[in-house]
Amino acid sequence: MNTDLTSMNSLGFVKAPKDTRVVVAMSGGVDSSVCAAMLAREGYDVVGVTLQLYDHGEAIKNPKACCAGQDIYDAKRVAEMMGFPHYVLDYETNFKESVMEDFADTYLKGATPIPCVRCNQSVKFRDLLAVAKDLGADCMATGHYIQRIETAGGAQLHRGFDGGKDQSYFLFATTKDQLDFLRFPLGAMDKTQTRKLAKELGLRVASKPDSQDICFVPTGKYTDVIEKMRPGAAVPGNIVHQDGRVLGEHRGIMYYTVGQRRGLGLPDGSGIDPLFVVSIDAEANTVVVGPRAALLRDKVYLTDINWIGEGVYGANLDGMAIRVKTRSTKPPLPARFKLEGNKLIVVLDAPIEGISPGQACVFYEDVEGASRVLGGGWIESAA
RNA sequence: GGUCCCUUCGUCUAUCGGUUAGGACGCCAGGUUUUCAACCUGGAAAGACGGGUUCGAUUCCCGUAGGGACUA
Repeated sequence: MNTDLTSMNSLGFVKAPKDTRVVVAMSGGVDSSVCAAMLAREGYDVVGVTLQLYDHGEAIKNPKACCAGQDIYDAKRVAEMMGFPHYVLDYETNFKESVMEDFADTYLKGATPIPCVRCNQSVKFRDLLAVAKDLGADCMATGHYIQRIETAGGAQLHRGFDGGKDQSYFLFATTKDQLDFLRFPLGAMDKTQTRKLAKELGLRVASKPDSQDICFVPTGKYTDVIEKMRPGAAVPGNIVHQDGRVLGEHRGIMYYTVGQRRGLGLPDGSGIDPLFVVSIDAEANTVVVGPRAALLRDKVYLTDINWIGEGVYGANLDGMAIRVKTRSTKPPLPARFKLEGNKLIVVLDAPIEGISPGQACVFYEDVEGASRVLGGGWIESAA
């Protein structure tokens, strides 16, 4: 790579866009479509790739899903219109093994998975990225709202400019090598700009709804998918109050997540206060509930911590101030790293509710706005 | 056996002659969200039964049923 910034193109290469091949991961949604179209308009050698991830039968009618049926067609249209090649890769088996199996197993362990992160980590940033390299691409672009900032010390990952659409939470597991090869052209835009641009470019997907919900769940109930993958896995058990009282029966621990309020179906009188899932004991097949206050935790135990970009980390993490997100939709909160034995844990300045095993704890730099993503880990437990 | 008290949405209850019978928990729907949750908004949902009194009864009186307290 060259350090002559003045001659770099918008993707950071010192050559003309037409000589820069970029593979764009296209889901069929507005974001990735705009991403591909704008790069094509800039003159890049764009290659669109759409992954077919799961059942493409009529079962998928959800307009908010992605990566199947109509979406593949939508992506292809964008490619045709903008005049760049587009390929559809059958990744169903791959997706099932890398994402869906983990999804089911995690729930059966009493934790709450994040399939989107698993998908990014494996299918998109490992496998598709390898394909992009095979295609001779200089980089791979996605429509994520996240910013990659090149510095003297290497690439850094920063939250999306549009705080409301920021997707950094789902990308905490991105490795350094992956980040080197990735580009996020929408990271500096906000959603309204994207939609406006989609209109300008004449894309039919301009007003397509944002994707949400789990893409491979056609019925709206993720438990249907798990029950299909793991027949007989939904074993009813007791709902126990943390004070020991057995309050009722649950439908199988896969139906619950720590911090959950609805769906317990416990009319049980006396309480004016709602009950929440405080913990899930897979061994005992028990869901433990308690009042809201029982959800407060400030110590987060993690596994598989991933660091992004060059680290100041290493020796002096103990006591280092950071900000963390334990849910994608919550703002980063002040916390500190702490060494407990030789295990690195996160201690929040103030306890919060509903830290759930299986979810991610993402680290951000401790500055106003908490822009830079330092990394993150999977939540193992909270105390 | 006697005396006294209680009975309202699925649940816990508010309203002590005139109310769209209110709230909470639960449930449902919508919003939000590339996870699951949380959260926000809205919705359905009740006066044990039968007689009275009254212009009017959930509210007062009587009886029936069910529950509770005390008492030979």
